[in-house]
Amino acid sequence: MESSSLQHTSLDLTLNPFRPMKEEVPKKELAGVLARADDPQKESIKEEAGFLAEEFDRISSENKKLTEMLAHMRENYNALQSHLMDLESNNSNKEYFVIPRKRKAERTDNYGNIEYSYSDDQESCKRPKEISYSNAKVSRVCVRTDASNTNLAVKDGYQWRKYGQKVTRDNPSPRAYFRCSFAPNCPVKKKVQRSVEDPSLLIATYEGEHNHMHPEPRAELSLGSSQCANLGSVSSVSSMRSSRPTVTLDLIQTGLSESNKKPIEGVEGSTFQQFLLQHMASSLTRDPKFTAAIATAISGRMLDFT
DNA sequence: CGATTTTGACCCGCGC
DNA sequence: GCGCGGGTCAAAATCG
Repeated sequence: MESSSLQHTSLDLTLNPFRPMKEEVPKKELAGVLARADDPQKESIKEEAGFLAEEFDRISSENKKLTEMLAHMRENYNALQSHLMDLESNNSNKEYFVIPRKRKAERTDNYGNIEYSYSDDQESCKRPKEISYSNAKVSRVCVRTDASNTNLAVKDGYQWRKYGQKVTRDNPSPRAYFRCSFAPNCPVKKKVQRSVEDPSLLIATYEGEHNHMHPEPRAELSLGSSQCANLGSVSSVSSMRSSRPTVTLDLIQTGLSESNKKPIEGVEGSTFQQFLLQHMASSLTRDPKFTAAIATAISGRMLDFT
């Protein structure tokens, strides 16, 4: 278990959210402002100081709330990590999604989810240009996204190259075909298509295993297995549920607080939902663009304040 | 200019 | 054998 990669739940910003602001610069500045305000000719400065003090209190309480939220998230993370360890130990001897490929055996269930019931017939896989799927792992990940967004990209940290798109008979939305382009000989393929029932749900089907390390190790699903650097980790996530291997991640950009309210669908057990939520949160904090945006927003507020 | 996406054509398995 | 449908190829277009 690569637990270290999961420990980064704090925001790695240049602005330290835990800095005791009341004790440092703001207090000195306020003292200076108030001293100057003793001058009867500077009533406006006094008013301004009062306003600033009020604003400072407000920001401080906001900061306190955020700190409490982070502490709460850490607690949840620890609980989920131990839960995950239990699951890992229980499932360590099981092999998931080792499915010989036979296309016609694929069908959809009532929820638009694909149910794999491949046979052992490997004779059907004779196309010379195709990869051998005899040992290919197949997993499926459902990602919630904006229904109006026509982009079929599912960001999982790997680098994908689209090589085809097709409208299938039982689904009006097109299915996109991707190949892993990070390593030249990587056999992994990915199919992405919107769910028939829920257009806001993207269903990504992965085939095969990566023959290289994860391009962004810090962004992967670190689930502690020996395969955490490849697609097997995704399979493991999916396979934690006994009957239907579905993981749904809520990636609608309504903020983490919103995700907390309605975080994940299709996964049994609130602790597991929280685990995925935690992972998403930690992935976001590792994203340089995300942290830069947060830093910009916070520093903007700080500049307004000074 | 190299990498990626788009998209029509083609290939191949399967059912009839 | 033929047609259908899913999957792939590859040239052209687009992007950064």
